[in-house]
Amino acid sequence: MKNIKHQNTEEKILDAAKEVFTEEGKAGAKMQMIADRAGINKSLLHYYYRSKDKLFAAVFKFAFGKMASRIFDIFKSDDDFFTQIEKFIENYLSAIIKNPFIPMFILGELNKKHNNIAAELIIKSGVNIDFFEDLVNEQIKKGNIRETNPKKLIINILALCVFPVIAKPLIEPIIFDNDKNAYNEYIKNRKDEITQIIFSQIKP
Amino acid sequence: MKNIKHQNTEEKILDAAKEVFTEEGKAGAKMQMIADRAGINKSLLHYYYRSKDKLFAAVFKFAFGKMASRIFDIFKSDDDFFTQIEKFIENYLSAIIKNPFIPMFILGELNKKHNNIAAELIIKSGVNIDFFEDLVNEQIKKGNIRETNPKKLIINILALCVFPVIAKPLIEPIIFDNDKNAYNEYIKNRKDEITQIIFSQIKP
DNA sequence: GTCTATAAATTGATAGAC
DNA sequence: GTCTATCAATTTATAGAC
Repeated sequence: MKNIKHQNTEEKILDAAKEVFTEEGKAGAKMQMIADRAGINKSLLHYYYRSKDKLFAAVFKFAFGKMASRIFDIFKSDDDFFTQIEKFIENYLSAIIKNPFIPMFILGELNKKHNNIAAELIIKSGVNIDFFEDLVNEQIKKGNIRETNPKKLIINILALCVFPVIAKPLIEPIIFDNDKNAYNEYIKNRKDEITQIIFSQIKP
Repeated sequence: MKNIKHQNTEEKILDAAKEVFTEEGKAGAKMQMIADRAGINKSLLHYYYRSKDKLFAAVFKFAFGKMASRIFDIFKSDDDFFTQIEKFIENYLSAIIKNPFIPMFILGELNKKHNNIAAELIIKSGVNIDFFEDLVNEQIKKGNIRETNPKKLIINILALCVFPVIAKPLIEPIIFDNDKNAYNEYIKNRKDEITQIIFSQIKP
């Protein structure tokens, strides 16, 4: 339930900040925009979050958590490995499509020269892929999949999921001749396409 | 020859602007930073480029040209199609690695809500993939490659090339445990990996 | 908690001397 | 062409009334 009436001001601010920061980037986002979008006074931003940096940190932490935390949970299910992969692609892709600005926001801020805040939050997050690596190696040993580098595998999956969404402003005009429907149709079929590519890489 | 002494002030400014804009984004880049980096006075920026918007436009045009113009020229060579694909991946990948900030810069600016300048420049650029599409369809007809959607094919190639570079600040710490050498080694072998994946998709 | 008013610093841009 | 000085607007942040 997302569009429920906001309970308190702090929530209103955070929701507005999520929108503005992800749409405009840290430098492009202005405190006034966030206040306007939240329907409150600018001073209240500082009352709840002492500074723009702190508000940004809260938003970045949320955004990164949204895309990174627990995405590997699917690999702890009872499904066979191929079903797990398929479900992972499905879940991740739909998360990106539902929040198309978030991946761009995360990558954009992390690539800024002077943004230690974002980089520090990544380290603190403690996200790691150990479980996934163990799982893949186990599947190889069992003979379920071909010899496969787990690191390379996960990067390829993420690349094929993320790029078509963050590159939409390039793909829609150049590849699909500004045909919005053609792009949407392409994205709709993307899950099956990625699954097929990945399976062809790992199936014995 | 890149590190040759700058001839004139206009070039110095543009070179500095390229660096600062691509590293910090349009909103994060400040005219003072650019002046400092160029070793000149802030006023001179306005003397040569009337406004920040105009300077940004010049940089964006250059950056987009660097990554988009003539990248399809390789498909006009006499090589057989598989060699063309391999060379394309090699060229594109090395262009990205040599200019790792540029793809992020282009995508970042295009994804900003209120950046008409960048979006307009894309349209004006006139880049299109017609030639590549014709070529792929011809190869299918000849039976050289499997039934393949050219649009999907080119997006997959670009995704596999671009993502590992723009996601470096995420991949190096999380996937490679902050091992810089491991990441570099991964990138070094990337061309062969992508080529293999793409070939497995199109070879009969 | 929420607002108005205002400070303090930053920043894009211009005027004018040389 | 290049610089200094300065303006005008923006923007983060705080003080203080209610």
